[in-house]
Amino acid sequence: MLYDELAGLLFPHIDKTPEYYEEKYPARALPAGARVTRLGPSPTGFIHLGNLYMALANERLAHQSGGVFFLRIEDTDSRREVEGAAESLVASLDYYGIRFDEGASAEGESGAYGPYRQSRRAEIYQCFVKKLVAEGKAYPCFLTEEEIAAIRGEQEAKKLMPGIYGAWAKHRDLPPEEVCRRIEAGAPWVIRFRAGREVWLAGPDEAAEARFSIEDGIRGILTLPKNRMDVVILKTGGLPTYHFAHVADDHLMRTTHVIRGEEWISSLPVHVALFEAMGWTPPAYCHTTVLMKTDGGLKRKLSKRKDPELSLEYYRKEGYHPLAVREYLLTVSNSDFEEWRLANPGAPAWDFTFTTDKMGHSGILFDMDKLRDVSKETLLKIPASGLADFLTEWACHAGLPEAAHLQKDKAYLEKILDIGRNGEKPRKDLAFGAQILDFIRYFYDELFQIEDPWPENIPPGDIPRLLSGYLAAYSQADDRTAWFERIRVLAEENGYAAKPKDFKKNPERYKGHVGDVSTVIRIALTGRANSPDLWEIQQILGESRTKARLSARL
RNA sequence: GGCCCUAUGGUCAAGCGGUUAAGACACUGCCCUUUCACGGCAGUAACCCGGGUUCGAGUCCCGGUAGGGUCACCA
Repeated sequence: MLYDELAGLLFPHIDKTPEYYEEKYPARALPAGARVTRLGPSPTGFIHLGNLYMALANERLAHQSGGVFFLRIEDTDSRREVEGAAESLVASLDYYGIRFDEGASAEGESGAYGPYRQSRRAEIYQCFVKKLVAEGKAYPCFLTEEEIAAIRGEQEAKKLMPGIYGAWAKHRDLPPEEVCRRIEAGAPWVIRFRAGREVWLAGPDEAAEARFSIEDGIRGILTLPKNRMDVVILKTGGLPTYHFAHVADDHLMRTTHVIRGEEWISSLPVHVALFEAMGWTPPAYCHTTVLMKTDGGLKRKLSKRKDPELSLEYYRKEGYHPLAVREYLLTVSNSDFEEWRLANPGAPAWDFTFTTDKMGHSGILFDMDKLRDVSKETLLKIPASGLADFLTEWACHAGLPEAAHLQKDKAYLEKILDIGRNGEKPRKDLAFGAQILDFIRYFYDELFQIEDPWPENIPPGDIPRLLSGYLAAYSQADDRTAWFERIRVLAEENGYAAKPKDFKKNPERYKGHVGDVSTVIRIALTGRANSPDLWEIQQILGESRTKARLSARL
């Protein structure tokens, strides 16, 4: 039986030719140097920082070169599919400012290179697999799960490389009539790639020769063994495995750069062999490092199952600003970003030119401290109005009871968030939603409460005395200097040093110093021993609220 | 186990044959200061190990070791 007869028997319904698709999806008309990248998630519904990291790299490369960034849903395994996963992915990435130019979306899809869901591309894959079969480069295999398990068992016993290859590929050269008989009897089959004979015939000694090199955009030259495996390219249901889908799709969608996790390096030989068999040129590959975390002192790949706290949703829940997360990811993914940022403090992050060769090669440990720091810097550049909107939106999204208070008066919130942020040395204490909310809660009567104890060195009887003295002298119209002068006077009248230095010189002459007096007022006003500038706080609280809080402690 | 990737302070990292081995975060101390934060100054802390090549190796080569990845009709 001829190979093309077999192809016809296997795929009787395929009427299109490879040429048809080549014409349907022509080379893209793009400026020179433009890169076409893509994100190819499987819709499992779980999105973590690593996905964002990858998405960001792809997006930057495409958009900064005037290219195209598209979304392709890799849903060839229906068992793993989660309802609505694609939509939530698009929404999550959008939240972080990552937009696709074409491909799958919540509304369906857009673009001339679709469909962008692999489950809807079955005919396309089959057309090209049919061609491979007709050329003798692929063949139907009827091995059952049990038979494959038995083969593996035998290989393990003999300490041989496991897998279907060479003589272990029992159906690779099945007699034609047998193939025919099984197909007509309705036996389930898959299509396997026929790895080059010269490769699998090579014994262990020649194996060293069977290597090839390929340049990786991140890691430089990679030297890998040539593919020897008869990998499955088309599964029983007629859908392709990742390997074949990747090759067919990235060729037909005219992808120029494939940026993906390093876990794909080991299947690169298969992909290269497949491209070769199809007569296509492979894209430029860039294999990124995986994001790790420490676990019991060991580095470990971020895992979907074990690390729900590292899902993107976690950062949103904690209230990290999307720009902060983006900034953080940029600092860990491109080694010269931080330097650039120092030189261009005010520039938007997307002015930075991202390059694959500056991406790290080794596992990156997620660093919460660094995120927090980057976040503080980032938030400082956001005007109070934007910060107020962000905080309110976040509180609403998180379903926090405090949201109502924040919403009530935006101007008030803005003033609160702007405390100490202007001037030469602005405060940098705002890091993320949950922390900010805690930081400012005392501004709201409903949330205000005394949290810290009164200073130990102050006689309890002095507290009402100091507060009533302060209340009596209080004037909302005072400027900062006049205001503090009153506190100095109040301190002296009550036996406290007006200046800390005086107290340090002669501690026996005073009960304490002006700082202790301030602390008493601060606690009465904010409930805490630590806070930003009290005068500013009072200006924001307003006279009546300020006085009410003081009176409440008398 | 085979194959592959990786290896500089606690973390992220510069480095490309000759450097007092950058910088950022974290940490410590001091200064500023009514508290906190900010800021300033100072400081602790690193080239995985062993062989080569070389006048000279963090840098090149080989061999270990360690960590990671991968060996599916999952992606």
